[in-house]
Amino acid sequence: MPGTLDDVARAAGVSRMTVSNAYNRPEKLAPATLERVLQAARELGYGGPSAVGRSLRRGRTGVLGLLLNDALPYAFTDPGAVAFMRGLAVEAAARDLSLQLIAATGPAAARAVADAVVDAFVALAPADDDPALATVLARRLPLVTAGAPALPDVPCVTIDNVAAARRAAEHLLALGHTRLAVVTWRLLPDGHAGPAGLDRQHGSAFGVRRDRLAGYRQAVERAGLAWEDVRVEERPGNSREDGYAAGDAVLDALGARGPLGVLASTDVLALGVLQAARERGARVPEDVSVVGLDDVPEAAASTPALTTVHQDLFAQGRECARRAAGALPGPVHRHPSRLVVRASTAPPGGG
Amino acid sequence: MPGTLDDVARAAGVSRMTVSNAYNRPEKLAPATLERVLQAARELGYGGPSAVGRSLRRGRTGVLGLLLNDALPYAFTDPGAVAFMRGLAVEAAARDLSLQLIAATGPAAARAVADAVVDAFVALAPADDDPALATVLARRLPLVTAGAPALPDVPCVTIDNVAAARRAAEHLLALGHTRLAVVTWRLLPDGHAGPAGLDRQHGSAFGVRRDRLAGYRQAVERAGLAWEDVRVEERPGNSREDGYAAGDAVLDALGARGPLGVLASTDVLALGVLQAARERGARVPEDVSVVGLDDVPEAAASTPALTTVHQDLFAQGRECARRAAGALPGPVHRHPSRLVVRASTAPPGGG
DNA sequence: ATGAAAGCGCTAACAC
DNA sequence: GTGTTAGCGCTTTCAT
Repeated sequence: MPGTLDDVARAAGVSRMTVSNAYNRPEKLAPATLERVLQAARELGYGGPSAVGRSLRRGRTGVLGLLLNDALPYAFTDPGAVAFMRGLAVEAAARDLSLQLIAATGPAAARAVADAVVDAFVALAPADDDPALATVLARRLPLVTAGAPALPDVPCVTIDNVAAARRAAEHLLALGHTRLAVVTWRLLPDGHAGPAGLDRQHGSAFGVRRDRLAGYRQAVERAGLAWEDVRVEERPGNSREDGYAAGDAVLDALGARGPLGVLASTDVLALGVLQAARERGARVPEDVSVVGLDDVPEAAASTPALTTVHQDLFAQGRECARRAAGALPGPVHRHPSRLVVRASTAPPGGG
Repeated sequence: MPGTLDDVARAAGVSRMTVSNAYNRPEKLAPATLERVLQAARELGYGGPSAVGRSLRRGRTGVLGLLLNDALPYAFTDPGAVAFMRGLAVEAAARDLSLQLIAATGPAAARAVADAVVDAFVALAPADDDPALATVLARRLPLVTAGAPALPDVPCVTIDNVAAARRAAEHLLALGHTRLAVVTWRLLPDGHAGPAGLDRQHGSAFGVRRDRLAGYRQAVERAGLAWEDVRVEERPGNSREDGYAAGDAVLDALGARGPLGVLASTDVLALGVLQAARERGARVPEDVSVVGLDDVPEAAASTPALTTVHQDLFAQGRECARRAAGALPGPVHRHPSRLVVRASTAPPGGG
């Protein structure tokens, strides 16, 4: 411990305030005094005013907090999350803020959120009932959510996930697909991997995923098909591996009986499905058509290139940071999304 | 502002300590008291103990700080940095730490570093003379650097960049290349784009890049060639675009006169060079051989797949976090690196 | 140009 | 179980 302002003050024979000023407003000090103070600090090994003391006194921290709905490393695995954080980073940098990543899930989350020394929070795709949000609100800190409106009266930046998913499904239906399967990421936090019934679909607290399922369902039912006939394959994570496993399961169950259309609720899962299809020798898009959602950079570069619904997560990150840092209220802002047809979809059988 | 412990204490007719305990050790309170306190808090809209007050009192923050040597958004652009941060995140999560990203460059950097409320710092590829490091040391906080030993007695996790670069160059030389060019990222912070002379090469404060140039040079001279004949093309950033522009410049100057070997000091730059070559119709590897350094995930997926020198930035991130969080001293730890031959290199002319 | 007073909000240690 | 004491390290305001 390098000591305190008082220690330096004593050693330099000045008041604590003078030492404080030496660091904060050196030009206000007589050059001789300044030098004496700095000299004393050097001799004591004093490292400058404590950051926490300063924050306490000033009432601000210069930090923007990002609440992650997953383990910390996941944020760096998901290209969508990376794009979003890059957007946050741009606006944080413009305001000289640092960016703090906080796991808002797991046993230590409550403490981490309660103890986070930040000026404002952005929550990325929180669950509806995420207790971290209540904590943030109780702390009276600005909060913006991204992905889905979790709480009334909390500003939210997102797309219309229902419409985006509907658009994906409509694309497959318009191509003539009637045999469909859905691949989705964790609906309930119980690690389930396998088909998800209506109970899970409706019971999910994850707004984004629930909305996407709802969108798929709308399109399916409007086309006169039965939602119950659509297998909804759930995996606990959003990784290529999860997508691969889900694709395998779906193709095991349905692939042999003719062309299949797969609705993957994220591009990352879709990329895994593509790989599963490829490795078992199914032709994409002739035997298996796959449509993703998000349009992450990898989607355009995959083989075949992934048909998907585009959203701009970078722009959403920027807006979240701007609104959180400015404590700008305002309602849900839905960014646009649009279908991007590439090579992973075609009429059933390639016809 | 939601008020303080004292406000709640007054309202509940108890002492401040009791309110504190209601939040920190509820089991130690008589249920009736607890309820009365919580009720008072609710009525006052008290949001729980202040995070800053707590940090001040406790003397710890639960945060690991990452010092970035660039603007904040860059960290999310560079796949190497992302892998490194993922490693940090794994170990941070294991210790219930949050991860704070701090721009240690630019006008506001000094304040940001001095005011960062963290328990320890990791600095990613800092410049030798980075003033942020001195600040950290003055604050007596644990510090680990990654990428290059910047300061004596500061633990450092890295690879032997000289050896790694030498290996890349030796590969090209062994294939028979005698016409070589180097593409490197910012050597001096002046935005220069173009050929870099020996002055810039030696004057660079960026250890990683200087070491890599030194490694290339060693191999070249050991092969009996003159380093002066090797064009060193510098770009201010480490992006595909920078690599593209550098590749273009190099090919403009040297490409027409026969097969060329390009030493790109990062994979990201190499990927840009590959694209530049492709777009001007040069055949890779026949007309232009390209070798990168880092082995980011994209390197294996490019067309043609990139020959490069592998290092495990994820593992280095983990070790940095472990050592910073544990305040583990110890000297420079050099992780291994190894040449990975893929399809972007061949003997000159493809022979 | 320098200093004194007055907290910012909290908790460890120890009484009661 | 609950309260008292004694700070954690700093800066704003106002005086001198």
